[in-house]
Amino acid sequence: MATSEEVAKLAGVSRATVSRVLNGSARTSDAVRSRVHAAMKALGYEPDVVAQSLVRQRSRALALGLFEGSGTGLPIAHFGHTGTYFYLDMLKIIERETAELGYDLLMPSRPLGNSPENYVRSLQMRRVAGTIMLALDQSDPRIQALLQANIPTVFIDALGQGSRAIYVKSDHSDGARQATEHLLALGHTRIVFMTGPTGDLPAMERLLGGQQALAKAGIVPATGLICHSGWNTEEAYRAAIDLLARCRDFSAIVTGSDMMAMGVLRALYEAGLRVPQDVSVTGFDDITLCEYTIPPLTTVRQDRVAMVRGALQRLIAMIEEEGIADPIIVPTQLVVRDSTGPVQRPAIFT
Amino acid sequence: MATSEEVAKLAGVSRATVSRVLNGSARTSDAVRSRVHAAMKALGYEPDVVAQSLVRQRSRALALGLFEGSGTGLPIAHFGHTGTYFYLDMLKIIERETAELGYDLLMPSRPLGNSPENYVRSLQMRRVAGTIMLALDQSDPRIQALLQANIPTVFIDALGQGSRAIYVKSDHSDGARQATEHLLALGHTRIVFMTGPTGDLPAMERLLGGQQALAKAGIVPATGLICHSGWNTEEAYRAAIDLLARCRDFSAIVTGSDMMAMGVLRALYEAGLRVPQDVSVTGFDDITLCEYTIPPLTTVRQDRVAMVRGALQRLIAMIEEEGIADPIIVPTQLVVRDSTGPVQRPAIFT
DNA sequence: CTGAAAGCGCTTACAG
DNA sequence: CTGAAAGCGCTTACAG
Repeated sequence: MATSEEVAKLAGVSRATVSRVLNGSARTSDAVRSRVHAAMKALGYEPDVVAQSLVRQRSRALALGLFEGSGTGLPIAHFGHTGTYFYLDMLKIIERETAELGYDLLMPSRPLGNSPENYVRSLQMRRVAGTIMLALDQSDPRIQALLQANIPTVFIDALGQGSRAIYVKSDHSDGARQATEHLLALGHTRIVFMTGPTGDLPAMERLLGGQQALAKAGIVPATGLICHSGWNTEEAYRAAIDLLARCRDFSAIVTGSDMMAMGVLRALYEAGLRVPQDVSVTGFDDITLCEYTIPPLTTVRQDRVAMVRGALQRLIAMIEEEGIADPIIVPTQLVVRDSTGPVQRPAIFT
Repeated sequence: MATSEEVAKLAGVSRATVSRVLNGSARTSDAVRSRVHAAMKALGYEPDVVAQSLVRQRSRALALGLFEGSGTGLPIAHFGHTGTYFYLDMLKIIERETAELGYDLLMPSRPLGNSPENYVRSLQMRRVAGTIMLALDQSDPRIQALLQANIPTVFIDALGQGSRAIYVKSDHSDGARQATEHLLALGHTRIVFMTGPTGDLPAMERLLGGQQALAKAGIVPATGLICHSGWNTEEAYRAAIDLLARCRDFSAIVTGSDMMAMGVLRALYEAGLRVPQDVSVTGFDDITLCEYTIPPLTTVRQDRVAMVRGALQRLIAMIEEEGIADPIIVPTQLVVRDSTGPVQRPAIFT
């Protein structure tokens, strides 16, 4: 593994010049430049990323964090729980786009003591250029710590703004509004809302969007038709079982996510209810699986690529100190498949 | 952000001593040690990870790679394609376990020129301590490059052994054997094998395991009953459609993965065939979703935690130069749910 | 047990 | 345009 010193020697120049050629930071004569390039190629030279990070006091890496109520703070720690398959899609895009921008993605090992301060310090000590937070729980104390720490940070699906922090999110409430209006147009009036944990921004906004659509249609939102669940399939399945035991006076269920909808679909199936003939169901996210559920799921698409690109653009701008821009609210769009249909009877169960 | 220099000054010792106390590398007097600790606490000192990596010529980070036939080499790049939800589970566990061991997880940005040599060099220049390769395509040239490069490497689900490389994998063929014998015990004899890309080790081994079980039962494996598909739901769905158009003389389908099974389930549903009354279906992996498919899926469980722990144990041993151990073959286990049942008629379709 | 010194591989003012 | 020198924040022989 050749060093810049060896390149310099071979090219007959100083290490400073090698560095300049490498970084194109300063004007160098054509002759010198090509000599250096030749030497680099001959030696198979590649700069030592660690040394660069040390002297520049900044690495070319972005830290990735995923917050969950659980507070483990471990990025992917909860992804197995089906609740977060959507964020997997996000992760995939984040990985691709950051690589394209020439940044590494770093998932730091958690330091001793899980305090927000320690979290921030560990990021600082790794000299990360910036941080991407796929945040769920709005009350996570690390959000505040990050805001104050002045590390360039972009939050996805959580609110957070500071001198070096901004957020990006989907237009959740509009998406839920679209789904609800779609059902209203099909004649549904008794609509259940199965919401994710309302401490999470997306859950709260989706719930509100749906309720507003109802209100706009002159329907008094019935609290009895709101039921709570975790984000994952398991909990939604159980919530649906409970719901069916408690009340059957509805013809549609708006769920907080596709994975939740899958649990609902299964509970309905077990109860002998047909979708959409007996009950219409909508999801949220539009994960790939939606096309293969039985029946294929009507849902709200989130534009993951736009979210990630927007987030990264904002983040890089903050890193490069080009100043802070506005938050980004990415539009959402209803995708109609086969899990929704016209209401058959005003109230099918009684 | 305090440096070791400031800690040294406050404690009235040299930086060398601070370093010794920090790393517990050498004997220090109790008095000095507690003075240094006090100073560190007072200053909120945390060592600069980058500087440590430079001087030690090694960082405390593990690179993560996921190979795919596509050759992009980007870790999570293909995860959105439903084929790899299983590896998401793996990723989650890897993240947790590496964090517990005090290692960061690094997904390096791809360097200019996608050659295997460049890939290896980029890992070297990042001074990663080791590399975890969630590898699918056995023919990926980077496997060879890694083998020669002498970077401690553990392959998961791909073969690779060298002076500093080893592999860990599930007992795929035994899992497929269990699934097939389960079907044989239920009276099935006309069994379709829908395999993933046979260039991938898991696909090949699973296919072979199933065929061997058949042979052992005295059934001549019919090549007409083998059909090929990609790992994901979409391709399996299409493969199943094709299969049904071509041949209906079977009573069970052994698929290469749970996500594939979901596509098959859907194709069967559309064709008006009931599972398991008309056709039995098995998956492989046992992802969480298996409990919520319609019907819940009989599958083969892979012990992800054992795989990851084993892989990490081997990797750390190579990093610490404790020598190389044997590969690990993790046992698999059949999980019977509702997608398999007794054959109704010897050959239900004719 | 502890300190002074050298060094990890780079970059960046400062001169020229 | 280019080089000599200092320095990023640590660790580790080498003495004592």
